[in-house]
Amino acid sequence: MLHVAEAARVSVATVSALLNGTATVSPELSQRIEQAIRDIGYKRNAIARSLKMGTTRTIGLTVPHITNPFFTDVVSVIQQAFDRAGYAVMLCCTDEDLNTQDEQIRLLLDRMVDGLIVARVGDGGILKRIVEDANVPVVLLDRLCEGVDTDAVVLDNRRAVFDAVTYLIHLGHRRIGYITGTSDISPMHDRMIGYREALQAAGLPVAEELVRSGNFHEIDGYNATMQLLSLHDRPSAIFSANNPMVIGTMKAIRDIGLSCPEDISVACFDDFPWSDVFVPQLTTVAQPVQAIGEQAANLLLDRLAGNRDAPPRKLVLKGRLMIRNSCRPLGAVAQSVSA
Amino acid sequence: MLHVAEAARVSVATVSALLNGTATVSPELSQRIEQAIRDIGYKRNAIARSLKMGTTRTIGLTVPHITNPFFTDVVSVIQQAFDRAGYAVMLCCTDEDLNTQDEQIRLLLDRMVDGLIVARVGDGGILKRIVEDANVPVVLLDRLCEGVDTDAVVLDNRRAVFDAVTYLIHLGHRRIGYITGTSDISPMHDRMIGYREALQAAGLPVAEELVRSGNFHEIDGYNATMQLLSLHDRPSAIFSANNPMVIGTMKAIRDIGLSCPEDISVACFDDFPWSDVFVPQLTTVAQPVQAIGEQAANLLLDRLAGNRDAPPRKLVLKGRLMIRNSCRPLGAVAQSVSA
DNA sequence: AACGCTAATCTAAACGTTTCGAACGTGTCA
DNA sequence: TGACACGTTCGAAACGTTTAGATTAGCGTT
Repeated sequence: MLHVAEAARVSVATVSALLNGTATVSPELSQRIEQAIRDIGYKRNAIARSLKMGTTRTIGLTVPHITNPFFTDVVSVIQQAFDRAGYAVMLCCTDEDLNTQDEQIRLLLDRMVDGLIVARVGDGGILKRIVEDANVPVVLLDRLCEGVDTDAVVLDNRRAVFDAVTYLIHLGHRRIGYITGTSDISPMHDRMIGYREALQAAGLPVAEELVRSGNFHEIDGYNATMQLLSLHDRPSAIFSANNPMVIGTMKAIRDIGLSCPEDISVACFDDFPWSDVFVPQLTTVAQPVQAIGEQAANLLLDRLAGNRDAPPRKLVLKGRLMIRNSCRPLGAVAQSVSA
Repeated sequence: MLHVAEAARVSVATVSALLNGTATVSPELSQRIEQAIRDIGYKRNAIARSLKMGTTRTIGLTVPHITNPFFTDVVSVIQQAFDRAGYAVMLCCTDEDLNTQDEQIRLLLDRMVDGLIVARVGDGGILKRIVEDANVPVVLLDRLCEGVDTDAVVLDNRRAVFDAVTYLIHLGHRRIGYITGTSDISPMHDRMIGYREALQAAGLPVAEELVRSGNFHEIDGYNATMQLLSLHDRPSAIFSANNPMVIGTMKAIRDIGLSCPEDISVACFDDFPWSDVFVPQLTTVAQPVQAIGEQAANLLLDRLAGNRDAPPRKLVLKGRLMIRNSCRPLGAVAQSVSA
């Protein structure tokens, strides 16, 4: 900017004024300055600007795993939304590890991000203090956090699973296996409640041996399913509360020599592009990823626009059961081997 | 830092020296300073640091679509690698649009990223100048760029498709449909060459009506497949050079009332977590995503570590044909309806 | 006792912006 | 004619660091 100012024979203040439109500058000087900018190929240094202004027009986004298709989609939507608003987004993957998350949040804060969108992991960790300090606005994504009172957008997980399990019950299933991730995060907790409530509402017992939990990975789903299928009175249906884990479920079913839906019905959380392409077409609970991403972005953008004092807003969106053909009716005569 | 210095009754220079270990500071002062840091809850401002140092420990990463599973995986690997090295990564999605890409690169450069990893789009656009200016190191990912001479890691696309198509030919297929993305990016171009060469090597004609191109999206794959399947002499196999488009291919096959692999064989580029879970298990060309991501990260980290003058390095990795059961042998008696 | 050496600390100038208030010229009004 | 307001431009301080070079203190030598 100094060079531009010299070349245009004006002060840096004038260049700045022109660039930001913060003061009127005469057509004459404007032209000289613009010419100089072109000649020199000047680009304003956003770092210096950030230092002075105290704002970076950058936000931080952390998710557990970007390869989880739910997060892939949501990240994509959020990225687009902030891109439109002229913000950059720094992406971090916490790998479901609290220490990693804390470190990454610190890293983001060091870099003075203007805001944070967090699909948190473990208990809140450092998050709690950050929200309390209220220096940078935080919106919680997908997962609420006890003791962290801030904007959030989540799914009505309890209801979504309640509906899905009720659907299985209506098909005639009585023993429904349930595979969950570690229950220390709110969605897993709420989904489990939905499962229990659906069984109870139908007057069915909640058999603890039908509930297995794992650590969100394919292999965990595989192991959990193996256990369920080797039960002496094995379930006729399995609901997987987590998308990556259902891959393991399907592989276990195949490896054990069974097939879906003939021998066992399967449904899971989170829709994905392939879910209706192959056989069986998987029945899933689809989250409104577009809406979730946009709402999260909007909540944060609103805070960034200056609306700091409004009380925390919590948005609860509804899932949608995508009924396909991985669950078959039970009880009547066995269905034909249609596949 | 000023407050810390005051509280510890030392100068800011000493605080800085301690924090960076750039000079020895006595145990006495060290302790006072550390105490003050704890008391105040001081965090070093990375922006100010960046301004002074001219480095942000942040890199920019642009990909066309993060929802394309290939890019999802690669982004994930790259993110992890830079995280380990203490770098933050700013992620941008260019949506296969050159203007968007140029804008985002400008945005990243404004923010003084230390380096750039780009899965480029269109012709190089602004990229060319940036590489020539050589202020910030650039590594090309997945896609080379004419006239942009810089580090790159790509797949041997020609060979990968050559192998895949040759496999189809060995199965007895003679009319093999080919669906490609727009051919202005190197992988699409090279893959097409691989297709043609495989046909030629087998003494088969290259029938132009069997080649369809689209814009990388599911719907384009759907339309292309519809066209191929309505040919009077329709292909017995289809190879899709792009992953998202093969979803459209499978849906088109289903919608038209055919089934895979009984009526038509399908193979495609890029493996994904679901490819061997359902029926049919899709035969794919798997890219070594882990290696691609790591190599790209390493190339850039090496430049960032100061190795600026080495000539551009171009890494070419090999794909791997994952043979499953979406392609059936032809010519002999029709296979049983096994699915 | 004076000197030089070393180690520890400090002063002050950058880095590239923004912005406040002052300065300047010009035209208007009493 | 002088005072004043207005529109433009500028000087300089500030943002929070790093760092070169100056300063100081301590200590062994001669």
